[in-house]
Amino acid sequence: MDKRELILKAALILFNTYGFESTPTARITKEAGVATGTLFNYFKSKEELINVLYLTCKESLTRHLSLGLEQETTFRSKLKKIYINYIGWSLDHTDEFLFFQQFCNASCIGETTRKEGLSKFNNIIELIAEGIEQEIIKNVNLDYMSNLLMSILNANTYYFIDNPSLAANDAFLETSFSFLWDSIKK
Amino acid sequence: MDKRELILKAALILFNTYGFESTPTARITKEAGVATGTLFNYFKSKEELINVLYLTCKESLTRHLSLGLEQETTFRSKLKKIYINYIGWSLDHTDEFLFFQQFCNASCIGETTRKEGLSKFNNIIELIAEGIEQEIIKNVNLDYMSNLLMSILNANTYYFIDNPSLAANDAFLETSFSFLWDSIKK
DNA sequence: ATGCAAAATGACTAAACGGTCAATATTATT
DNA sequence: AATAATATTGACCGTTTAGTCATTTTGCAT
Repeated sequence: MDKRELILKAALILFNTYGFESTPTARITKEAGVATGTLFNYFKSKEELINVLYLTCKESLTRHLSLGLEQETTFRSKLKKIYINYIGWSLDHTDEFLFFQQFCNASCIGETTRKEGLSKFNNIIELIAEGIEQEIIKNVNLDYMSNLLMSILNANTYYFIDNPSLAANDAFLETSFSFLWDSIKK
Repeated sequence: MDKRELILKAALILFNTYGFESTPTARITKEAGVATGTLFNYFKSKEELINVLYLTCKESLTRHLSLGLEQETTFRSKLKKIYINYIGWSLDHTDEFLFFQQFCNASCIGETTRKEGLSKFNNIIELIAEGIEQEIIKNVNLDYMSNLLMSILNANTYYFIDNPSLAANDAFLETSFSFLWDSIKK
């Protein structure tokens, strides 16, 4: 297997478990089964490594979020599709989801990386803006609405990760979505 | 001023800004204006320092949450009182609130400390349980409901911290509370 | 087989860290 | 004023860290 991939995979799990500063590069390379120097052949520094990891995760997530979105017709069904996609991706990529939660606001992630990551959510922000304009959801500041949505979404996702069997339960999926929808609908 | 207090105060801000691992004890003592050894006279280790900080913050918060709660009669008004108290405390103790958000799940906080901290929320959890029993709010798992509530509460609090002038606006306070209430009410 | 470029290695280094402790300063007691 | 008790200090130490680089191994073209 590609040694770069092995390093990224080991780093993902170790960063999740011990945090960025408490994970020595020597530990990462040991876990990946490569020499200490190899990490620095592929990444300029430990910081570059975690930034690459961050963007890789975010790309994987955003790619999945829009899947099948064009088939939905109403605002609610579009939002629910994104909701289902988000939870589905998180269950399939638990380590990536948890990494993301832990490091999305960490100072080891550079400002450039963070901005690049945020831009990938633009189409979803636009959808929310439409919902406000069409008076389907409450009329508040777009930033406020986005952050609130993400908070509820993440809270629900954590619950599905702790109880993965529930994800196959359409009734509970709808119930959990109702917490989000009832909160924002007009 | 008490040197112990100076150390706690400096640590709070530095941990917020740079994180636990990226804040050398030497930096804390320098900022506090005391010698490096002084920190270890008051705290056995850097870890004990952050655990004390955690419990201090949590105590201050929970003391304020129940203020005036006995005067409220309905479930909704009780919850709103807690809501207002939480946001009020967070605005008055922004550093403590942010510290809390960053470190409530961090591994540097010991299991004992975390459990001690959680127990302080017991009366609020009980209130939520009553709301479920009395069929005022949706009937779901108590843990799920608690986590969801905290998520919405924190999302709203962040917004008030970014826009402190809104906290004096009763209409917006009610609007923001409606995001929480509409989400959970039956 | 041979030569060669690219990839991988791990012993090594300079810097930074948490924590110690003997010495010093401050405060309280008589 | 003398003494004892307590609080404070910062030079110092052993350990750990990210990152380097001369050397070795690998894979491929001829």
